[in-house]
Amino acid sequence: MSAVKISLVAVEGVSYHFDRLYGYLVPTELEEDAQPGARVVVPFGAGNKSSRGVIVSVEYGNGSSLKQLQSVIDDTPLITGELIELAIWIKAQTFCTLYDALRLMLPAGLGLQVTKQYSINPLMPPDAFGLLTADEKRLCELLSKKSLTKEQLLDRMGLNGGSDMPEALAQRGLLLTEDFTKATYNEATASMARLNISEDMARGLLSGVELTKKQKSALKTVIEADSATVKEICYFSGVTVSVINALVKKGILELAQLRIMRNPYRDILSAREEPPQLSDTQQAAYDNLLPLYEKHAAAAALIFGITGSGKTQVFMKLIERVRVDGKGVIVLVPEIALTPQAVSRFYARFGGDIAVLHSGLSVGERLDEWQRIREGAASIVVGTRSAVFAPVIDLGLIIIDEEQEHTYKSESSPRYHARDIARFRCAKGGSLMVVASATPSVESFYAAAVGRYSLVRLDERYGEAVLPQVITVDMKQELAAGNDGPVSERLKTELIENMKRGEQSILLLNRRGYNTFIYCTDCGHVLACPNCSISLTYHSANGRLMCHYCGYSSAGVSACPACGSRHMRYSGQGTQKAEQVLAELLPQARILRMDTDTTSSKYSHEKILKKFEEEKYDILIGTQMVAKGLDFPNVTLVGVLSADQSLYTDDFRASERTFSLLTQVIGRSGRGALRGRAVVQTSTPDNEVIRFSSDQDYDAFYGAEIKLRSALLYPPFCDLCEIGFSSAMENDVKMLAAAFFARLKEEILKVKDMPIRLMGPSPASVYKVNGRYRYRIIMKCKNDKSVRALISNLLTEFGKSGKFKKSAIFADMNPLTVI
DNA sequence: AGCACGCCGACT
DNA sequence: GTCGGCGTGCTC
Repeated sequence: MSAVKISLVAVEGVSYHFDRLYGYLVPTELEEDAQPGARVVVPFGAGNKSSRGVIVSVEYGNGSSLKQLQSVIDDTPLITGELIELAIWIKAQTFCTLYDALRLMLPAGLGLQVTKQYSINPLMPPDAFGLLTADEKRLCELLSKKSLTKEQLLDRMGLNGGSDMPEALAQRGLLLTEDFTKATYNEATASMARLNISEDMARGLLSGVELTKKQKSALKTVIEADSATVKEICYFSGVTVSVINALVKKGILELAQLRIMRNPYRDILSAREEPPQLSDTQQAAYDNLLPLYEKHAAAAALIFGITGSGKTQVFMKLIERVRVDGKGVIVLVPEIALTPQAVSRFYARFGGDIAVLHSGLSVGERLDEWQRIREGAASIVVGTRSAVFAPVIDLGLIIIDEEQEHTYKSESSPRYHARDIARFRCAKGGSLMVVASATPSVESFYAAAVGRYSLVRLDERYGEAVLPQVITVDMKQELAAGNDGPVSERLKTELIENMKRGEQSILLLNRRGYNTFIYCTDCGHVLACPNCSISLTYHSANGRLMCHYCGYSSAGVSACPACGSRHMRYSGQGTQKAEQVLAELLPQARILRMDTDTTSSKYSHEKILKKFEEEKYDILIGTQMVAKGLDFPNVTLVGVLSADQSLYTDDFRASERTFSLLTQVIGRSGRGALRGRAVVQTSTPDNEVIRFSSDQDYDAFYGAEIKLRSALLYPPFCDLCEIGFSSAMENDVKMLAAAFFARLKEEILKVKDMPIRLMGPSPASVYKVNGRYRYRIIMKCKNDKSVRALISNLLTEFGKSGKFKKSAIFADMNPLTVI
């Protein structure tokens, strides 16, 4: 018997514990297209459900017991061999399914939907029709003209989605089913809601009895807003989408899809910029990087460049050099919205050779960019985390800017870090990885210190700018002096001073909302989210209490829900409250607030910054987004309202994060010709992290931190693996975590000399989120093959055992934040 | 996550 | 005898 072609396929939708390659026979008519990297549709499982998959490899052999490929979607494979290899590595590293890893290599939104269509079975026995009910006869009549999907059928029959009549008839052999694959258009749009009736009629409904309380509340918001996105309406009226859907069904509202995406950087295409002359320091940095690139072997470098040192110019010169060889480049930035200036500069320098990849593009645009990269029409990719998978031809260089940013680590499966992916691709391709930051992650700086990365320092500010003068204010003394507000006397004085001079100020308060803590002064009851173990935050913009974890909201209360007392105390200050206090303190100041509540629609972020840049405002107050990457020469004062809050958490990275945030925001001050000041408010002025960031002294910070990490055994001196458990049943998750822990311990003891320390199992720092209870185990280990195999085997074991079917387990190697 | 297979009770 | 309950195990 001759050998037949067999494709080995990674199938979508399989759980981790039975994820492997499945072999499928390739029918002769598909033989040409069935190549590794092509997407396919295969029958899977006992029900032969049509499932998507990707061919990982092909072989020839005896495939008599195999099922057949249903169809091949791409006539040229979408995923190259290099990226297939990467996907296999990601599965091993992050404990995801192979298909989930492969999906990273495809542009988002390149979807495909498999739908079932029903048609009349022409071989239906002639007497069968007479036995049907009236409804069933009507259904067959509908199908006599053309085949329909279940949804279309039930809709035309006026039945609800729960009916299984089509399936039942198919089972009895009266109907045939056929699977259809069609491309999906999950075009990224914002759903806008507007009135479908006259405003007068709508107002009438508000006082009538036809609508429920929630529907009235949502309708009122729409009337007032004229038109708003569904998301905004939900925020302001405190309802969920279902209420809006109900109003749509009643014909009161209508929804319109508004395409919000565009590429705002294209406009700059015409304004090409000539490369500026590098400063001596920049040139020296370039001279250090060049030989690393030119040896065309895997290499890694850390550019440690203080804010304002002009790293970007060094990148661009290096990119120019790489292009001479006809090689490709990937530049990663933490968040496109935060770096519009940098992206514009890349466009200005390299024009149409740039492709931009980020979530703000429409599906069509993203596909176009992806196609241009694959064909080699664009050889320089600028993008966020997922751009590290771009199908760049002959990759020569990957740059990761602000490499310490947490956005480079995926928080959902596959839980990869872009830096690890970059390192893998560079190692395989013999290319150079450059990570850069003013406040590098401790891991990267350590890698440079021990020589795994080449260290390139850029520690001179470009131009004349000098470091700001930092004033630390002790908020304990401030309180003792009778000031319990968010703004100290000193900061107030400085703000007034700045306004007099016509200069601008930025204030950082890393907490959204108005009051962050509401409790009863009689019984001590704290208002908490019913779904999460998190206290509710009062938002003045909509007068509601909101949960920042799950989006739950309820109306503000004046009486305690526990004891009925009317002595509720609203305390804890967020950005909304600080904005109001400032307005009272400095009535003549023009204040702008920026946080996720004011930037919920795309690009409003840019609009806010533009407004501020044009100097229509004196003070910009906001959460950490005011600290990142922006360059306003007229800002000469930065205020940190509470430097402590990110410092005292139980995360071992708290110091690192705080140092980075404080250093960045302080660095916003005095970027132009004017000398800057920074006021840092803290109740622990002696804390060394606050001192180091006030001095903008990374080396001192690193020196102290690396000693701690070594003494307490934390990364980079070990790897940390978090194993998380969640379930809606509190008891289940407790048992599961304990059982897993016991098995883990047992397995570790079996192996000689496995250096592992286990911590836990313990409740997650936020115990309940979205109605699910969470536990965790932390392993200090070495991320090697045997440890990964151990974890993988246990995940499989517990997945199979069915005992904890309603609970979920995940493993996260080196998480940036521990749950 | 589905879906079939299989082993036990209630009912025709 | 047979229908259907859901525990168990498999998915090319």
